[in-house]
Amino acid sequence: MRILQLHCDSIEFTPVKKEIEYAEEIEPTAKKLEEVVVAFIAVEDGDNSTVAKKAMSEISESMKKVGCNRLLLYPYAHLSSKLASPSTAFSIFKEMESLSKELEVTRAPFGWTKSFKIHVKGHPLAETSKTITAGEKDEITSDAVKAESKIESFWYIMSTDGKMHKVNEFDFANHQNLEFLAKYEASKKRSVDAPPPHVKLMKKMAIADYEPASDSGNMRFFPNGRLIKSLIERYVSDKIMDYGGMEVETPIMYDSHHPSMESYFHRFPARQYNIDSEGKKLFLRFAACFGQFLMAKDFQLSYKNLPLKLYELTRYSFRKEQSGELVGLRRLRAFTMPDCHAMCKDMEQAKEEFRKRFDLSKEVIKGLGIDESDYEMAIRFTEEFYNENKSLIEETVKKNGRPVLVEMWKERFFYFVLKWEFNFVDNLGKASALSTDQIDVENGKRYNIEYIDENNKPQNPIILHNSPSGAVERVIYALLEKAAKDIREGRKPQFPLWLAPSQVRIIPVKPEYLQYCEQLAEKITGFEIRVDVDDRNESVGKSIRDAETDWIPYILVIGEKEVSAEKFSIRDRKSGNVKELTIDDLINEIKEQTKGKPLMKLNMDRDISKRPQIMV
RNA sequence: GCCUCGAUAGCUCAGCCUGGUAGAGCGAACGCCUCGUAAGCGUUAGGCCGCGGGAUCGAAUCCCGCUCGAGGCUCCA
Repeated sequence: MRILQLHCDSIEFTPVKKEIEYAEEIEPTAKKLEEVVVAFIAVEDGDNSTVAKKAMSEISESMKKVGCNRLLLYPYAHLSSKLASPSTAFSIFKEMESLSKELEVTRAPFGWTKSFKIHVKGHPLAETSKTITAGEKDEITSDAVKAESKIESFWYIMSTDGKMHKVNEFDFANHQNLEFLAKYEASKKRSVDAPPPHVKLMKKMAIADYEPASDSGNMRFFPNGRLIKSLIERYVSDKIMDYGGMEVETPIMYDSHHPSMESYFHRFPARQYNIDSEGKKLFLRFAACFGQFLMAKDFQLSYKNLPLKLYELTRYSFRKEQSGELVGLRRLRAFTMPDCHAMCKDMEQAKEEFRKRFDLSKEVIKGLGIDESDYEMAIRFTEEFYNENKSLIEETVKKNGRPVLVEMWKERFFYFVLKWEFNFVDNLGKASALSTDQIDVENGKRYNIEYIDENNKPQNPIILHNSPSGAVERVIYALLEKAAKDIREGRKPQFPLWLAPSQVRIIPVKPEYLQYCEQLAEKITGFEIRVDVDDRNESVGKSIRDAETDWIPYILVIGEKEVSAEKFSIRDRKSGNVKELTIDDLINEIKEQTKGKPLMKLNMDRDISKRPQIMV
């Protein structure tokens, strides 16, 4: 049971509306009490009569100290995240009400939304909180949970000239998505009434689906989805390796009782999957940090080796997000995360690296087909870091080219002093982070990562945590949400050409041209272009339609004319035109548009009659 | 955790209010058509109406419970 106890001059509350089935039957009239102790109470799972008695005796004892005899029991759910069932809670409230003979006890109605006006006295004992359990072991609340509730954020918008504006004074006229982001982050307004449109598309395009036999948020990827994922993974990995990242692979599960993990969890409790195995308490990683830090600890490092960049594509990272937060590909419990850490010798080097990685992230996001207008940047830092590094922050915001949402903390609570993200804003105005980088001043020590400096002294590095793309699944979500927007606004949806599961479809007018189509497909395949053939004996109209609904970028219809001529009529999805090109022109055009992007083979049979129908 | 909604053919859904032989489109199989840039035609197969109970002569339909799923909310306590 959680109790927040306030000694008040007065409280006035009004039941507004019944909120749950168990709401008690009362006349919803306002009630005012003066000179009263108000106990806001959340009854938790496992609470019983003993707890009720204990709570009442503790409350009455403390009321004696402040010399007050009037008590209001006020049901208040927000104090706990593991509430008892309403029926249990209600009966415990009634029990508590009846327990005390000396006190004048009033109870606020249970199950109602209530408005209230409260005036709390200012003396030292006026405000206290208690956690009461049936006995045995009291719940261990980590420092982090306590601290997190105290953390206070100050929100601003920084314009590209480095000026900070209060959020409510900023003119969002040309920055609607930034306004969405600011509202989403700074306020608690997150309610929408429809599922995001990418969910339907991810099924319809046979990319991914829920797997009921697994846990929620663990998706299955069909051939199309697997291909798109592979391409994105390859692209991001290549970019990070160009930047200097060394790719490694580390375990997906770790011992919760390893000292570094214990220290980490104590400070940053997370929702992780736990597995008991042979007496060990293992957990599934929610980031690549663990494996990479433990690896870096075992390296012998000199300052000459820094910055040291380790990279891993985690397939998967696991986070046991609350079931209600999981939606399509936006937020998953198992996700694929490119994660690149850089161990830097000091803040100067960290800042230099930070700049490079910002540029890398911008480039990667662009390469993935996400435009500047699709995302908004947020940057977060401690006040101290801001005062000492104004120019770095202002320069970064300037590079972004558009105003940025700022969150500033008075004190450092997290392990980082600076963090930024690009937030994709979807069709419902919901924001989710893609690229991100952080400057971490704490984990070098926690994981005993050391390098030897110029003076032969061991030092802990500053660590940057960068994902240039964000979770790969989330990138697909962003692309699908963009496609949904195109559909809504009357444009043809499409994937970037390099990600299209099939880039070219060849359709014979009659079966007698099928063999020619196959030869042509063979030739195009030789240039590492994904091409397939509609070998079904369907009408041309039907085949075109099916190719269009598959978002195929180029459609070739082959008949008598083509078999004997050089030029082909090619339906180009992007321009919407049918144009006359030779096959070499087409190949050149595709190669030009997919330059610098990874190449992969078709992930389904070339003949579409051989493919299973994926009906989901 | 809590709330809401949902579960009928492989898929999307109708039927439920007002109880009386299980419906459509797509997809699949088979056949006809041999076709020039977004759906050619026909035939056939395919159902424990999520599970369990109740009331009823009779339940996909009404009542109760459960399971699973989706979405939303951490608002409610």
